[in-house]
Order: sequence, then structure tokens, then C-alpha cells
Amino acid sequence: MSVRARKSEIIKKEKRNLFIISSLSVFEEKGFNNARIKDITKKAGTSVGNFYNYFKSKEDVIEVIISGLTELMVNKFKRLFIYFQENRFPPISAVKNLFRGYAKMFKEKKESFLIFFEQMGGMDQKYRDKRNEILDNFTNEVEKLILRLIEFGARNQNPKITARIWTSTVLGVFIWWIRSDFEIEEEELIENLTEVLVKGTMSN
Amino acid sequence: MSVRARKSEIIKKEKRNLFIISSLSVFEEKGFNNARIKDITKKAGTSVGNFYNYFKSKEDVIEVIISGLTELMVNKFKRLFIYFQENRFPPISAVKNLFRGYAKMFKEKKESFLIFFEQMGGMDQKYRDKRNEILDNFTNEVEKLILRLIEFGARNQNPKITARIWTSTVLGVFIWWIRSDFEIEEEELIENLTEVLVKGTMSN
Amino acid sequence: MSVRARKSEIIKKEKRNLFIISSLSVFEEKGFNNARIKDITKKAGTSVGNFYNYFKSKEDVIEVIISGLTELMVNKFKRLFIYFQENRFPPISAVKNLFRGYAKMFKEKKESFLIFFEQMGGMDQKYRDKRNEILDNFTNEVEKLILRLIEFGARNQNPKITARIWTSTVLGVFIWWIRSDFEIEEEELIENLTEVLVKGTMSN
Amino acid sequence: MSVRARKSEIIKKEKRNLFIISSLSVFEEKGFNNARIKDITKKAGTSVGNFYNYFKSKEDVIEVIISGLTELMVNKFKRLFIYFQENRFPPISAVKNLFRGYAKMFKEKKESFLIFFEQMGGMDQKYRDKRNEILDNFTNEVEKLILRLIEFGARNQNPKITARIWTSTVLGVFIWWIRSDFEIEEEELIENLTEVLVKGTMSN
DNA sequence: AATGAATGAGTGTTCATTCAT
DNA sequence: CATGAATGAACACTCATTCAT
Repeated sequence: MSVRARKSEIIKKEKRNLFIISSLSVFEEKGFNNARIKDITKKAGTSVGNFYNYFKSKEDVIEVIISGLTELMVNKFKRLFIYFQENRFPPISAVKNLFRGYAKMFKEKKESFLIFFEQMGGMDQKYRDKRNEILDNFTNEVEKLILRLIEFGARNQNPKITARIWTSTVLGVFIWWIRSDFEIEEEELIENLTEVLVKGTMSN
Repeated sequence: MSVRARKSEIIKKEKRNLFIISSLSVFEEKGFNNARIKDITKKAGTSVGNFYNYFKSKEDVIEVIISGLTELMVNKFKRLFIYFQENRFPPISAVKNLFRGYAKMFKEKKESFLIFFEQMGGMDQKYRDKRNEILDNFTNEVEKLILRLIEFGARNQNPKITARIWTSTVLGVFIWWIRSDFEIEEEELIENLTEVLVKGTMSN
Repeated sequence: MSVRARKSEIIKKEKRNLFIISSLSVFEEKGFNNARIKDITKKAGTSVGNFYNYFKSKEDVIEVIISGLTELMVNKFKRLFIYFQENRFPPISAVKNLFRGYAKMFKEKKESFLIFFEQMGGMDQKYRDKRNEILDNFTNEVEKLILRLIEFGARNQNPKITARIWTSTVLGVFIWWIRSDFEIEEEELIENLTEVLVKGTMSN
Repeated sequence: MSVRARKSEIIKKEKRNLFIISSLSVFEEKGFNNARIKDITKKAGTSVGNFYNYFKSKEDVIEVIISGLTELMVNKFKRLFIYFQENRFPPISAVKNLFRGYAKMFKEKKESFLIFFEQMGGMDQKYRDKRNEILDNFTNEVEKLILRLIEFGARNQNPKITARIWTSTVLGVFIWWIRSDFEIEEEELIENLTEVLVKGTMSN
């Protein structure tokens, strides 16, 4: 590939990214179904037709966004969890570390998470299924964490239910945090969250 | 009002209700935006035009549904909570009773709750705001409960955060329960849920 | 079916027919690709949306028109040809009778034939193939006629070529006749056409 | 003009020609209306923008193609016909010679003729008119041939009708020959065609 | 001359809503 | 009240053409 072609390749990727960012912002504001291609391209400072030089369809963008989310929710969180498992910290501080990793991602990808949490269910059967699949997957990872806490001496309980409690809590609380524009101080949020979940799971 | 008029009044209300039930089912299946008036009326066994004898618009139905939900989430839960406050049970069993009341409602109004949780965010700015308002309202009630637990000897914590944890958990877990078609035995779910939340909140 | 339902059934069929007629006229005037749904519905005295109560798409109408043409070109002409075979007239007058039948159909379905001859090839691969299939089919029937003329004493020749000559001639001449708005007197046209084809095929 | 300028002139003409050839091929395959400039330039191994360095518009190419066709159908055929008139061969062999000239051209310009016959009618009012004008023009030439055959002793007939028969036949049969990829042996085709037309026109 | 991203007018189709019967 | 045909505004997507590089 020539220098020139490589340069244009980079510019194209940047443009594509700009469209994704504009889309996220418009989807966030109006919802996927009420977002107009014109809104997106206006925000991106270009024309309607040009959108279709980068994406096959309106669905195509949301699919790209969602596949990014899947990557995040499945792989990135999994990596954090592996790190959690490999370290021999006492539960509270280990979980705090894990949640700090979560918080970082929620902050970085706030629009994506808002879409996941608030809109994906209402888009279409297909996306609702996808969302539930991601949630289940995520909960499976959390379940391993719960099993580990049981090894650590947590009381007897149904790990599936407790895992679902953790998942709901983490998502619900962080989304609220995003929507409040990170009003509450991060460390305080994490501290409180960790204490409730870990103590709630461990104490007899 | 004559007997005849009263009778027709009742029939009218029943028809209206039939439309609401059909709408709920179609919204659940296809999502509000992809639900067609024709789908609803077909399910109700009547014609498109007739829908407009009972509702001003498609938005009108969802508004009726949502206002029912608001009533449920705000007033009904509030009544349950008052009952909780008035009784001097130890926290665990008091909260269990409260959650039994919740469970009953989630079972009875499962479609409404699915719409609230999965779709309302993706409908429109207006409904997202409404949803958040309901959530905040609900969380305010829960906060009073947390404050009460603190009176009962719970450790020092940010009651706003803990209340948000409770809200997220209750909604997330019960919605999962609905979607799983109530697979998990009710008493086990409530037991586990209560223990995690109450112990998580109380223990030092 | 009730009397009322049957009546509305009839009205619906008439409306559908009106759309087909309007479509034929607009396709004839502007060509399929440059015909606008709005042109068709305006001509039919109704609204754009209503078109879609009767047809799935723009392609759907042309498909209906073409399937009518296929019926005509294959079955109707076949029936005329069977009649030709069953009668023991001398060739000239038998063929004249056949052509009189053709002429009647060309007059009745002039718009359809114009579309077949002038536009179908330019629409799409699919329709070009369909057109050629119809033509081949028609030519196969004509070939039987030629074989029969050979039995009657026509000179030795390649019946496939001669059949193709007849087909081209009949279509080309009648389409010209349609386009000239039937300027030439029917009997003269048929007389001349028959003489050239029959004598051209028979004479040694 | 300098040597260099003349050279670049030639290159430019060649490029232009390449575009025409690519266009013909794409028009043949997809039809004028469904042919995309991108298809044409891809086939020509260049870029979309470059097309507009050689042609004003998409219509411009088809106009060039059609004007080539007009030249062919009017002037080239006319020259063949003059040659026919100037020679004192008996009709059959003179017409055969004429048709041999036709066949050569149909083989050389097959794509153009396919476009003329199959697509030009479906493009636009303007092109349909053009096509009919060319056909009429061609038929006028043929009519002179028929008049000459009448001088040679052909039976009394309407020369306009017979000319139209000849035109339809020649076009229809040769197009079929092209589409069949010249399956039938040329001399046999011409022999058969000539015999049917000449005998059909001459014999009493 | 060559490239291909950018432009935006134009089109088929959808669907909530209306209304004559 | 019930019906479903009629309405037309709205939108996703296309593609010939332009233009900066």
C-alpha cells in the first residue's frame, strides 16, 4: 500500500468513527427509532448520502455499536475478572479493584452503556435477545466470582440468584451514575457498592 | 344514568381493556415502535378504525399503560412500604414480607413491567424522562427504608447509593424472574434477595 | 360470504383493475423505470398509499401485467392454433383465420403488447429472460404450424428458422399496426401478411 | 498539432472507446436504467470521476451509442441497398448478398443491436421515438426494394406492409441469431430467410 | 488525467390516522 | 359502534454528478 493510500485509509477510519460517535449521540438523545440519518450526518458535518459510503444501513451502525459493547461486556470484563481470580487479595479489596475497572469503562463508554441499558430492549426482538444473551453471559462470569466467595467462606446460597443480584446492581448503579453525570464521587460509590454486595454475600 | 347506559358503559370499558391487553402483548413482542395498530386490533379481534373509538392515538395507549405503571410503582409500593414501617418485625422478615408483596405485583403485571424495564427507555425522550422520574420516586421511598435500617443499627453508609442498589436489584432480579417464566421458586428467590440486601446493608 | 362482503369484493377487484389500467398507461407513456407511483395513483384518482392496499410493490403490478401477457401469448394463442389444426381449410384461409384471432387480441390488449415488445427487454435481466421464454414458447407453437404446412406440400426448409420468421413478423407488424393507431385497414393487413408468409413458406 | 498532442489525442479516443465498450457490455447485462456508472468504470478499470472527463453524462454515452446505430441502420444499410440496386442479379441472389452484408454488421455490432432491439424502447419517450424513427427510415429503404421487386414481376401488394414485414423479420431473426450466439450456420439462415421473403413477395 | 469521497434531489414504501358506509 | 379503504406526510436509501486532492 502506498503512503497516500495508507493515509486515506486512516482518514476513512476516522470518518467512520465520527459517524459512530454522532450516531451514539443522536441515538442517546432521540432513541434509535426516532433518530434520523439526517440528524446523524448533520452532527457529523456531512451529507446524508455520504453516510452510506461508510455503512450499509442505519441498522449497520447500531450493529457496530452493539458488537463493540459485546466485546466490552464479554471480553474486557472477563479479563478484569481473570485478574481478580489471579490475585490473592481479601475479597473486599479485590472486588473494589474489579469495580474500579468497571467504573473506568462505564465512564469511557457511557453512551454505549446507556444504549445497552435503556434502548436495546426496545429496538427489536433481535436486539432484545442479543441484550439478554450478553447479560446472561456476563452473569455467568459473575457466578464464578460468587462461587469463589463461597470458597472464601460465604454463607450457603443460590449462586445463580446472587450473581443476578450483582449484575443488576452493577449495571443499574453505574447507569444511574452515568445519567447523574458522575455526580457522586467515584471512590465513595465503589466503596458503598462493594460493601453492600460483598458483605451481603459473605456474612452469615 | 339508565340501566342500559350503564351496561353499555361497562361493555365499553371491557373493550377498552381488551385493547390495552392486546397492546401490551404486541408491545412486548415487537416493541412499541414496531408494533402496528393492525397487530393490536387483529389480536383484539376487531378493525383498525375501531381502535380510534377508544383511544386518541397509539401514544394514548402507551400513556394509559404507563400511568397504570406509575400508580403501581408509586402508590402500591408506597402502601406496601407503609405497612412495612408500621410493623415492628425484625428487618429480615419485614423486608421479606415487602418483597412478597412486590413479587405478587410483578407476577400480576408482568407485561407492564417488561415494558417499563426493557422498552420505555427506547421509546422517546419523554418516556425516558418519565421512566427515570418513576425510578427516582421509587428510590426515594426505598431510601426511607434504608434510613430506617440505619436506625435499626445498620452501619454508616450513603443511603442514596444503597437505595439505588436496592432499586436496581429488585427491578433487575424480578424482571429476570419474569423473563425466565418464574422458573425459580418464589420463596427461594425472595429469601436470597432479602438476605443479600439486608445483610449487605446491616452488617458491619 | 354476505351480500355486502361480496359487493365490496367486486369493488376491490374493480379498483385493482383500475390500478392495472392506469399502470399500463403510465408505463406505456414513460417506461417502467420512469413511471412514478404518484403518476399511477393520480391517473387512478387516488392516493399513493392506497396503491399499496392493492399491490405489494411497483414490481408486483408489472408482474401481474406480464403474467396476463404470458397467459395470452401461451394459452390463448395455443387455443387459436388448435382451432387451426382441427379445421381442414386450405392453408391461406386457415392462416387468415388464425391471424384474425391474433389481430383481435392485439387490438384488445394493445398496451400490454407494447410493453411486451418495447419495454420488457429493458427492464431487468429477469424480465428479459421471461420475455425470451415467452417468445421461444410461442415460436414452438408456430413451428408445429410450419411442420403442418410442410405436410401440406411446402418446400423443404429449416422449420425453426421459418417459425422464427413468422413470430418476428407477426409481432413486429402488429406492434407497428398498434403504434400507427390501426391506420391500415385490418383485412388488408391480414391479407398481405398471410400471403407473404404462406406463399413464402409454401412455394417452390 | 505537435506529435505529442496528436499522440495524446489518440490515447484519449481509445479511452473514450473503452468506456463505450464497457457501457455496451453493462447496458446489455443490466439494462440502461439499472446500469451504474460504477459498473461501467469498474469494467473499464478506472474511477467514477474519470468517466466525466470523457462524457457529459450517462445519457451522453447512450446518445453516442445510438448515433452510431443510426449511422449503421441508415447509412450503412443504405449503401448496401444502393449496391443491390446497381447490380442486375436475379432477385434471390441479390437479396442474399444484401443479407450477407446485414449479417456481417449484426455480428460486428451485436451489443448495439441488442440494445436497439431490446432496450431502447424501455428507456424513455425520447429514445422510443428515436427508435421508431430509425425503424421507419429503414423501412422506407426496404420499401424501395419491394417496389423494385414489383417491377421485377412481384404480385400486386401493399408495399408499405410488405416492407414492414421484411424489416420485422430481418431484425427479429438476426437478434434471435445473436442471442443464440450464432448457433445456426450463417449461410443456412440467410438462404432460408431470403427464400421466405423473396418468394413470399414475388410468387403469385 | 485520475481518484473516490461528498453532495442532495429524488423515489418507493410505510403506517398512523381519518372517514364514508 | 364497526369496518377497512383512503390519505399523505415522513423516511431510508440510491446514485448521477461534482470537486478537492
